[in-house]
Amino acid sequence: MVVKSNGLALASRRVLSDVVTDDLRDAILSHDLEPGIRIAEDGLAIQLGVSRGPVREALMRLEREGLVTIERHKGARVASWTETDIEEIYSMRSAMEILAIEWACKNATAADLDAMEEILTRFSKLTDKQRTRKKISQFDLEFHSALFASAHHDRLNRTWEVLRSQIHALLVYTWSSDIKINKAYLPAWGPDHRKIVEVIRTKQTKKAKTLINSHIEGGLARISSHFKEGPKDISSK
Amino acid sequence: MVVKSNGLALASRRVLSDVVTDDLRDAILSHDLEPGIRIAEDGLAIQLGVSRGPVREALMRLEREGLVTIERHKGARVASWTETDIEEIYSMRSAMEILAIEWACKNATAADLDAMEEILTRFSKLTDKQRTRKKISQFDLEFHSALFASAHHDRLNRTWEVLRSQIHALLVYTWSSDIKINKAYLPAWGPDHRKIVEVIRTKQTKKAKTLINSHIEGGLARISSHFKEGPKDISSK
DNA sequence: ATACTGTTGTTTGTTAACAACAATCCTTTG
DNA sequence: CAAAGGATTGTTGTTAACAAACAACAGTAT
Repeated sequence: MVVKSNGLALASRRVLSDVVTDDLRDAILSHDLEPGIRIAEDGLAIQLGVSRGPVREALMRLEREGLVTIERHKGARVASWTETDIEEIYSMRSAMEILAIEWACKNATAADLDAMEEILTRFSKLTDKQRTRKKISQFDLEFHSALFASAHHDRLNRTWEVLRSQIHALLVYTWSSDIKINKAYLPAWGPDHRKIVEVIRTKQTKKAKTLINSHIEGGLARISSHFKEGPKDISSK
Repeated sequence: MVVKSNGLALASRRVLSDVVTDDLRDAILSHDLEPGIRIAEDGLAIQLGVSRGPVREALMRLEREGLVTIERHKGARVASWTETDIEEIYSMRSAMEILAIEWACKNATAADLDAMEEILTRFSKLTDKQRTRKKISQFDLEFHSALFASAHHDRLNRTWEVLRSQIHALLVYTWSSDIKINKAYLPAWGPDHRKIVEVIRTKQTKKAKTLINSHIEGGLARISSHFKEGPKDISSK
């Protein structure tokens, strides 16, 4: 099959395996493909109208992101989540964010700080109705991505990309369970993050580290409480 | 080309892309392929007597390990190292090892502790002549791998695998420069690591964290001093 | 009924050929 | 002579067909 520009021209040289990767990631994160479900290379290839090559590559990349698991000669499955995964992911996240804010205090440029502020500004303009769980999570991930970017630490950012996908997947999972969100958390979102920008700007490294640590701990507590009331493992087999 | 069992039967189901990955990794870590050098898929494929598929897969895996860099439509190069890379790698390592020892204090089994001890015992039996820089580094990586394993934290271990490869590559690079090793470090290797096992056994988490931190800092200082006297970047283009 | 074995079907692993892209060199033109 | 442009060459991206591994099942012997 020839690459067809479906409607809009592809701006950058996006290669087929990129498209498949993004499509598949979206499908997983939007919960179109449920955790535990089997993904056959050929099936997906036919469905997307491409050959198995790019699909194979996409699956490998998503395995690295932790969104799918691959077993030799047995194929790929959408990753499923247990409480252990939450502990692992959040302990990694905590360590990574501390490192990130440390480097951000040293390396953040004015543009980096502006980028973070801009996200907060956009959030502040949302009406209460617009502040859905999903929306908040999106802003949250976006903000923290900006934080990691401001650290200017390539390897750290690559690790964050992986974590980000997994955290996203976890959040999607908690959305699907209809436990009501902790209302006390909503109004604090803006101020909490604004404080973080502030300590980075003033380069209070020590304070920054403790601040981000408790920030992440709070996130863990929230997601963890949601999770414990749901099933332990969403994969059937 | 058909898979030929070269001499001995392959114990586990090793697939062709695994073989290529390992071969290529060895070639890079043994400095057969120098940093910055170009790797063409076809060339390597012909050289190894396989098709481009497995080679492509191997390159992708090694990119994730940080041993090669891939640019779209431009192919792969063996990664080259600068002082920035050292800072990045060691700051990551520090954060990861602290997390590892924290989890090890909680999760290490008797078998885990034995495994670490066993490595130290093997090292103690080496004669002074055998304690080359290369040998010491191998033992060091092995010990720290055992430490990470004892944390029983899958994601942490996957991150360590990546770091391990990169540290290995860095060490190889410092070996190739003929700066003489810090003699004071040699006799301390055994006792230093034994202390680490001890704090894990006695679950002194707090003490363990500070201990491992200074341990890694020491490693950074050593490698860093070696590096600064050599060229900043080993890649020519 | 149960354990074993051969068979069949499905899926992944591998290959070789084709298409698209990037870099280089050479030609053409100002 | 320099710069723009176009063919050329080498490399990566993609495809489709083939080979090998696994899983499920049926049939047979005990």
